[in-house]
Amino acid sequence: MEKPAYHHGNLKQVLLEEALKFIETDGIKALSLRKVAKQAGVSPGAPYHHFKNKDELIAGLAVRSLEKLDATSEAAAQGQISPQEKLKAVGKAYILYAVENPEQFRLVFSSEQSGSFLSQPPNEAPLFRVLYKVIEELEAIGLVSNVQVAAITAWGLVHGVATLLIDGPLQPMSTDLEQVNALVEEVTSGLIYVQAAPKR
Amino acid sequence: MEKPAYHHGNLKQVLLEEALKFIETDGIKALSLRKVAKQAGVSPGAPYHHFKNKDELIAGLAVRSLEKLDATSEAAAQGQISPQEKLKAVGKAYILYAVENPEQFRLVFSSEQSGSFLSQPPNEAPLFRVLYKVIEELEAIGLVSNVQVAAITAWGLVHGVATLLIDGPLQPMSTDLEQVNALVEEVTSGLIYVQAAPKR
DNA sequence: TGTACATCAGTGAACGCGCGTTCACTGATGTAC
DNA sequence: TGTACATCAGTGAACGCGCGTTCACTGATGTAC
Repeated sequence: MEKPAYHHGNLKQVLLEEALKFIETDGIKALSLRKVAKQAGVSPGAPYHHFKNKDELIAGLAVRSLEKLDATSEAAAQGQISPQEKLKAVGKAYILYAVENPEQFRLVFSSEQSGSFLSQPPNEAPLFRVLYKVIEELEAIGLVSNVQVAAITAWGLVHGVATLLIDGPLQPMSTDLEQVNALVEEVTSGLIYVQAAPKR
Repeated sequence: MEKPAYHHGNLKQVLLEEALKFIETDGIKALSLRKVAKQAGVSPGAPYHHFKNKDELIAGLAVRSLEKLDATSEAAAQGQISPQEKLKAVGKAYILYAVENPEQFRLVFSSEQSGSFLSQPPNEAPLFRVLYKVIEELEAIGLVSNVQVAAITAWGLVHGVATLLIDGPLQPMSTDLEQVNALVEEVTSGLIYVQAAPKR
């Protein structure tokens, strides 16, 4: 760490981690490649051996965050048996992830990136995939008629509450985890009824 | 417009309008005071007679956008008679505003700003106020038990769908207004059932 | 096991750029008498 | 109505800054024989 090490061996990972730290501390606007390089103990040119440019590093970060959020939701669903419980668990996991990692959550949905990730069919697209499967289970037991609409509605509710908590008027509440939990509990309890509705 | 006009008379408004145009074209990241000044036909120093700095101009823009969104929602509610119809109308107006003015919508909820605007009580806070009143009407006729939770749920759903449409995986759909309208129709139809749920 | 050499992943100086903001100035407008 | 003067709202040159990115370079690593 003292002398210039011409082969760091692990630099790409370190750069991604340091970049994430910056974003989480000061927001994405404050991110600069130079600062990241410096923090990693490396010269300003070094990152260019691992990323084409700044945007590519950010994109890498967004992908990682998306995967984490997706995995968290998936795990939450698998921890439950009935589809009703699964739905609730996914909703809770999603909102809590957002509250606990607001900058990562924003990153995932920052408009440069996100348009791409539902170009895939609904049972393959990250995030949507998890929810979609649960809603299909609800359909199978007659609690949902229109899977597409129900999935979008459920996702919308959960996503909206998450967003209001981190970027909106509910922000002040988001520092009080107990209060957040209570709210999330209430909202996700209602989730199942949203699905029951459009039986026309 | 040819000679230097030492008293423009209307510069503040013009600056705000030009700034908004830039944001709507290229996003907020591309906004610079110098470009705005140039577009307004004025020297780089001129804006400083009207705004303390760049952030203050942006804040001004956010306030204006918030007021427009608020007024739009309010008007939508007043166009209807039954609280059920009001709720649906507000939801539609909200989502459509977001789809039609995505950058303004983002501006309102950009995290620098928005924490502030629910420091006020719920029947005074912009946006929330409109929704809150409608939900109270629903409570009065027995369709809602917990006003607070119902209001947050309803807002969450509508806000989430709006966000998914402009920044998320539903983005591709947002260019097709007909499709958007169909979705909004479906989702806001479900809205009323969300409220009926938490009667415990 | 040793040597020649290609490739990889660093260095650090340098580039140009656009930005926010300041400042001394100036001309137009409004006000007091 | 005219004059003196304060204030207002522009100008445009200049400041320093941090940034993304490039480039010639260098030392370490991996590979072929």
